[in-house]
Amino acid sequence: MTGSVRDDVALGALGESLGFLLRLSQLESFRDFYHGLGDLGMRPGEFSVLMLIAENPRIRQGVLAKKLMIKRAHMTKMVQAMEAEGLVGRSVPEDDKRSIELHLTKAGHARIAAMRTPFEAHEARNLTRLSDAELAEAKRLLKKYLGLPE
Amino acid sequence: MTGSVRDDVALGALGESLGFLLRLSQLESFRDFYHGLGDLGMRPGEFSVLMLIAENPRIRQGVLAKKLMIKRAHMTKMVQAMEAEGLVGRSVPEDDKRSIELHLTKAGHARIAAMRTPFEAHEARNLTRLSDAELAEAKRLLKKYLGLPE
DNA sequence: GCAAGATAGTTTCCTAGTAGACAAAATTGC
DNA sequence: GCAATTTTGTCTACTAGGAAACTATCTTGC
Repeated sequence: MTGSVRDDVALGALGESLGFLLRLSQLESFRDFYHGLGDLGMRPGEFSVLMLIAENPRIRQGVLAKKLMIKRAHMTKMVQAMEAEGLVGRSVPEDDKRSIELHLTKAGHARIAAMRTPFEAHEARNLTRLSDAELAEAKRLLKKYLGLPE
Repeated sequence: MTGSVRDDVALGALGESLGFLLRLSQLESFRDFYHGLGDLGMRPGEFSVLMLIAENPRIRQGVLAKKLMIKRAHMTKMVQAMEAEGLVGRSVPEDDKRSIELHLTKAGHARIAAMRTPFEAHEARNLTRLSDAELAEAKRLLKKYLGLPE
């Protein structure tokens, strides 16, 4: 994708490996995320945590971790950090004393709002690599791969 | 994808984010890799290093790192470990005393051979989630996204 | 009702991977 | 030809994320 050095390297069977292609694509996508939103001091994983809490007020920490494929231990650390930063509030639900429910604070909502435009720009930049139809199809296929509803 | 807990969580805008879907898919794919090949004591990244060296004998370490989107520092560590393990040999090319060329040892080739069947099984398991045509299309789209030749 | 089993979050330790700095060697620009 | 700049691999310090162990709480099976 840049320069001729890369084009001289034969991928062999790896070039036909979905896992490999997914890995490279993910790295590429995250690189673009950091490029466009890195100044806002938030990593992709943290952003997805905030977004999901916003979309699902009072979601339980473990449920969130599972949905985002983040390990519980790490989710604890992330949430604690975001609580300390004032973005997230935590509470213990009455019906399950083991759990933690999460909600966004005003600052959390403001953070998300601040990231909206750069995030959309990040997403739009996908169209420099794929057409509108191809992008839609890629998303559809990935959702199917993941077993997510359309 | 398992249980009803996950289905109750709304993804919102994230569900339409290519980067997010790529991330989850990559995690999923790697999980399957570890499930099928974890016993062989090799991680996806290491496997891809060995494969690419096999496919490109005498490839330079930095070229390899760039192709696999692995940072130079980490590539050094990985290659040193594999050299210590007897899988990879290193040499300094005559025309560039700064560089390191890599080649597979007999043991390296044997390692790859031992991983062939489980790797192919790992790839084949993609067909439990996508059809033949969908899998081919997904790969095509990812390659296009990455700017790789077909 | 109660013990056994499972779950939820936490803490600590560990690892995979990165950033930054550096020296040696190659390349570039004049 | 030569100084300035860039490249290549290495090492060290750091970080993002996971594994394992643990406690408190809930659920299940009898």
